[in-house]
Amino acid sequence: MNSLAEENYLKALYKLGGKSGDVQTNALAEELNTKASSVTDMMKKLAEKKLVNYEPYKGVSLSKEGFKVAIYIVRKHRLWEVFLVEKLAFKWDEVHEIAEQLEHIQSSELIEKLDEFLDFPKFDPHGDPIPDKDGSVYQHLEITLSQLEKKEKGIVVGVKEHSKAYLNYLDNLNLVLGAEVFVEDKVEFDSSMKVRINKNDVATISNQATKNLYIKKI
Amino acid sequence: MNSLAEENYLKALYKLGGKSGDVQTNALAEELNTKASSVTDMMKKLAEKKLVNYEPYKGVSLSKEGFKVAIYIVRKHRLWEVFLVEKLAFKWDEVHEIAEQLEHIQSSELIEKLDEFLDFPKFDPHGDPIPDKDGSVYQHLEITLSQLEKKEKGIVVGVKEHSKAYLNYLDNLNLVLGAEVFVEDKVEFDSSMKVRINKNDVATISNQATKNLYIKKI
DNA sequence: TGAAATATTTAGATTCGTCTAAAAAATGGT
DNA sequence: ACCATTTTTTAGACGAATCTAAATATTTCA
Ligand SMILES: [Mn+2]
Ligand SMILES: [Mn+2]
Ligand SMILES: [Mn+2]
Ligand SMILES: [Mn+2]
Repeated sequence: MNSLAEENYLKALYKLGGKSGDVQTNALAEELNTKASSVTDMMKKLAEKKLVNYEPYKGVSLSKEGFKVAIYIVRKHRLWEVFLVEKLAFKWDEVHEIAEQLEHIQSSELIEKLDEFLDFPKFDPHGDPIPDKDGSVYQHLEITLSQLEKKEKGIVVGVKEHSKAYLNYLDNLNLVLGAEVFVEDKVEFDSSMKVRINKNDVATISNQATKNLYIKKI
Repeated sequence: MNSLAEENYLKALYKLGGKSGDVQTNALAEELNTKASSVTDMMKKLAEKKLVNYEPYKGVSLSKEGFKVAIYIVRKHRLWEVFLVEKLAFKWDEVHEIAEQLEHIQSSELIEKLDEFLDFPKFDPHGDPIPDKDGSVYQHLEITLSQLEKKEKGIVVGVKEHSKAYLNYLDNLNLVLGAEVFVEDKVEFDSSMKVRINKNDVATISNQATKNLYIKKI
């Protein structure tokens, strides 16, 4: 089996590079709050185990096998998040840290049964797609709120950024999954938007916030 | 916080010595599948952290604080076992290894919510009492099946031994929690018993098996 | 009471994952 | 093409948790 550290590197590699993208040593170090030299060491080990394609100075990417491992960890993470929100009544801004731990529990029987218990959910509490057993993942095709034009309407279907601060902010605006948004106005100067939420109040939302919200246009 | 290894040592200390009993280095090494020298090292570290009372060559026991940590891990282990059996439909012989992992997840919020979700169970799937939030544990006062006399009757309330092999064996005999036992006969020679189970078949059960089954006499 | 057996601790090494500091390779501008 | 900056790797060390082998303490019992 892979160690906890190895799993976290693979997951970060997936987050930064996806299925095939090359990831730089420094980017990975940043993502994992570690040092570049540690990353180099680990890349050698993972290359040894055939989980990554690594050429010194050229960056690194997941191998087919490494991708499978990474996507399975993501599957576990997201299923546990659904459990925490749907069954244990956690808020969507409280579950990530706990899921970071639960995603490393080793038992495929457990995950299959959890999946069934949750009624085979397709998305996690942040709108992120849950990879299926074979590792297929639906990819967000949606645009972000920042891409909506004036007078256009949409439904909130996901968030890009998962920080507690951001999720809290959205909660306060009622910008939760399923909320309806209508662009009253776009401000040229700072790219902020005036958005009517659920046919009620209009809020002014910064570009920083609008570009992290996935929208399905309607 | 305490590391995974530290938590496992504390839990083993609780299992072997309970609230105050002195535990020997070798016994702990045996329980944890490690070497005596490793135990000595760890005892020094835990003594440093005031989690155990340790005097070289004299054995070791949990401190008040160490006991609290240990009992909390046991609480988590047993609550997760209830979850696995009650909600995910695992069998009682399949849950221990998974709970060994889940018991180390760090989040008191999680455990409180899990407890509530499970409706505050008092016993785990093996009949072991679940410590409450303040660390109080009901202690098995029950006798074992081996202590029942001829023609006495009782209800199965727990198991001492948790191996898959033993639990499977009990399953096959229908000797699950709540089953009624009636001692038809005791064999002097090897201390085995002939036991009628749920007013149906009579099975011959070895002393090895009867002394690991908790019974409430009726 | 004094071996002998048993239990425990110490000494020294190993693996994993990390770090800092220094060396080397790649990149980019003039 | 050269030098400066940035990026990456190497070298060497460290803490945690483990091990083996040797030393030491305790117990047992003839
Ligand atoms: Mn998450
Ligand atoms: Mn999520
Ligand atoms: Mn168990
Ligand atoms: Mn149990």
